[in-house]
Amino acid sequence: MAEELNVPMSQNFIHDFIDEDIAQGGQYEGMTVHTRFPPEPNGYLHIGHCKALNIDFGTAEKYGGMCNLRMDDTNPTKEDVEYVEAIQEDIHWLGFDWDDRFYYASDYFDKMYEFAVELIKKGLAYVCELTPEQFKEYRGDTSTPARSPWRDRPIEESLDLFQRMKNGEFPEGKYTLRARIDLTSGNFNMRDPVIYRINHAHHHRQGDKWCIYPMYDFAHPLEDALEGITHSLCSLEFEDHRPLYDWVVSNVSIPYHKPRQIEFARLGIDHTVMSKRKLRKLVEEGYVSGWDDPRMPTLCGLRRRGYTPKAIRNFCERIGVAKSANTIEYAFLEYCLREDLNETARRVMAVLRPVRLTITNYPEGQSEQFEVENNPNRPEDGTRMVSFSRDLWVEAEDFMEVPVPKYKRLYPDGPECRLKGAYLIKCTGCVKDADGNVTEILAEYDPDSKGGNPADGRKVKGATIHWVDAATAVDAEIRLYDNLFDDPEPDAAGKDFIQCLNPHSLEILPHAKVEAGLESAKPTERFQFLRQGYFCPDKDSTPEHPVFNRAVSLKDSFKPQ
RNA sequence: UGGGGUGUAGCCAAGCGGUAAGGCAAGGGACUUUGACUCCCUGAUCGUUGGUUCGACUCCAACCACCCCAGCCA
Repeated sequence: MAEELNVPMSQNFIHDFIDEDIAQGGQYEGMTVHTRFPPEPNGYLHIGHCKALNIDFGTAEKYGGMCNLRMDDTNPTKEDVEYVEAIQEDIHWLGFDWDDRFYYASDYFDKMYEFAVELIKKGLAYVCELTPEQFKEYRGDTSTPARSPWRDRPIEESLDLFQRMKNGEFPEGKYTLRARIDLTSGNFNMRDPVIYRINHAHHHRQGDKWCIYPMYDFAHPLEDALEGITHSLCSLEFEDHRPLYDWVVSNVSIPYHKPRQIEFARLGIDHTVMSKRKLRKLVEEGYVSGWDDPRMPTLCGLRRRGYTPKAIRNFCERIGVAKSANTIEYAFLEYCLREDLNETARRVMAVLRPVRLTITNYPEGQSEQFEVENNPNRPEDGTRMVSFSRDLWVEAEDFMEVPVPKYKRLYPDGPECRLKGAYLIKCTGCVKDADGNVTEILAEYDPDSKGGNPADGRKVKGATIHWVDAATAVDAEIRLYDNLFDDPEPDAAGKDFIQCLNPHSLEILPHAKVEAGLESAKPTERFQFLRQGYFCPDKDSTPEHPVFNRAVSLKDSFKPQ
């Protein structure tokens, strides 16, 4: 459920506008700031929505106001209940809460119908019977005004036709209801826009009650006004719609003053597919395992990959709110995650690409336990016991038969290294198979360095290495996820975006070795495999076959030279 | 060549006439039982050109670039 994340919102240009509104009084006199988050339930929420969520809920909170959650379900052919449930779950996961202010645009259909009738009666709307093709042709262009042969249809006639449209007497496309505004406007949204269309579709919530549905431009301002929204925050592409938004609220007898629409730039992240249409294609055509595939930028995908609500929220807050188009580097999202995980994730040893390490001077058959802290940054997280013996697993990359410059891990006659929490060792050589592959690393330990502390207090030149006792290690599968999408401009290359998907977005390491105990880790737990990155158990992990997904790798792995 | 927007370092982003905040990335250094973390140090004259002013990123003009809009989608 909603956890307390405490991510305060800093001042941005939207707040400047609101401050002005409050200072001027007028229609906002005595009002508390009221916003709304209005997703269309036709897909899952992705990180781009989180920016909007943060702005909508964050702004309301900053002003001690409220934010409604509203399903903008005015187009039945694209929407489904599966999505409304998933949307609510994801928002709660992020820690935002709408209390009892959960609404459906479709619940206002009766009222919207009445408002439409009112417009007709005022001579501000009329039933048009242009075919879609004619409609397009009559719309005009930048230098030609639109033509609308039906805009002077008698009010009584429009009233009658509109009612019959509602009654289902006509096929789709036969008639539309249009607002009578301005056929010469440079803003095409004002050239007598369609505000109601016939659609004989089953609505996920209203069933077959309606066969005419209001268009976004007519419905949205009414929804906002009806709910008492003071500030309707949306993305930049609706700037052109604002005049129409204002026209609707001011020409209808709505028992409320006008909500104000303010637009901001939507979020863009490099190498990340953010289009709902494309994400749906990936899911529906089976390119990913589902909306929650860890490679997806969806909230459920990020969650499964190991992202935390706090990291995502911090990210959304820090990128700022402005009107200029922006593309945030993915590295910034990862920074926000590392920051949170570094504080909260349990440290645990694991090797992703295991190679045997034998401590040749350690007695065969002997074993001992060492106490290791769970998180050096948080002593209160306690310690755990890890077993140690002559035969261990270490990371393949922690050994180089011929070291590159500045390499300070294991290599024959190399520097003394520390096995984290156990002993100091020196590499003495390795064993190779017929093909020349290293199958075993050999080393000798210093018995007087228990816990990794040399008796004489000497400095250790080599690095600290993570390891797992071969006798107690648990076999696990590690999945390394990379960005799903890798081409910033697929269309320019003349390729379908599917052809641009990063083929290396998923790498499975089936033979990893992890510390005993991790096989029962829960999907809500997050670990840092020392120097390997941050991991989270997958939802289909079992005690017999633990599976871990990587949230993000650590910043600096060793770079030779 | 219509309408609506935007242009400050590689990426975000403050600035609201008084002489360019901050974060990420990058590079250098210190520290370290994670080559992580942490800690230091390093970068811009503000799309261009004119103008107003003692003084402009901030005001004015022109120009340039990029984004959005011609669904009976949202």
